Amino acid sequence: MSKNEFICDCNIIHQDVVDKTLSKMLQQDLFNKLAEFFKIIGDSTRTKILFALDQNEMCVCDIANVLGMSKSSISHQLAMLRQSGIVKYRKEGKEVYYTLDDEHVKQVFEVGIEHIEHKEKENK
Amino acid sequence: MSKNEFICDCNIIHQDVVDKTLSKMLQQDLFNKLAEFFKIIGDSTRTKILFALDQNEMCVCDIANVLGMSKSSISHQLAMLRQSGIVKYRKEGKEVYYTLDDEHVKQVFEVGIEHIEHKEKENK
DNA sequence: TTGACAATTGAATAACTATTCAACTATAAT
DNA sequence: ATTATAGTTGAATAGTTATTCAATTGTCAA
Repeated sequence: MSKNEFICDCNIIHQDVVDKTLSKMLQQDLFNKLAEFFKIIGDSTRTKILFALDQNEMCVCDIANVLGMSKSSISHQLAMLRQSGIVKYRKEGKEVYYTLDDEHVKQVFEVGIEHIEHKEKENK
Repeated sequence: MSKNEFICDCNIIHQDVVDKTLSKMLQQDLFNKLAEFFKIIGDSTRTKILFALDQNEMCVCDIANVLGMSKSSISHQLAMLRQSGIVKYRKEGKEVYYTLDDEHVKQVFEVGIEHIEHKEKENK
């Protein structure tokens, strides 16, 4: 019984490549956080909210109107974005104003848009 | 009955901000594709696969061994990455070798890691 | 203090998705 | 030909998640 049967259901074909790659892999925890971050932006409602907030500080009703969605739905998503530290807010009377709290989101968007435009050119 | 009742369940509070933001919003379709792209990388299994492929060209068994997962599971995820044009492959005998097919993934990862490291510093 | 409205919240539902399992194809070696 | 292995695939399952609905909180104005 080889060592690998404990780990996965197939043999290592290139031991050197596997070892070399394993030595370069990051910590499990970092992959989880990285994936978590992308999952947050990986939803079109949240993508739109973030894009909108990149243009202007806005209250929940304004965002709901821009996206054509319910306040509740937007509020749930904003809670998610708050928790992951991507947006921040300030209260002013009855209203709550949201802004981007992360300079990286913009950069990530830019690369993402480049990717899409590049793929669209390829398919012509 | 205001125009907005058709669209969402609340009033526009700042008409100017809403109009200005609406005029800058991208096409629905682009938001969908953008979110789709991030959703693909927004899974720790796929993140690991992509990170591994960024180090070396690898066959399915090797990837399965590096991640400690089943061939089938990896193969399903690779199919997804293939479909979205993020990886490409070549056949050689019984084996199928995968490589990254997108120079943007690396860039996106880098910004993502920066984001996480930045957030971790904040929480100290 | 009462009514109106902004926003949040929890529960429920419906849709989606990652992994497993079993069956299958294709290639190579005996 | 037969056997073994690499890889793919479809169906099933279990877990997750976005939106809706209803109820609630907090603030302002009358």
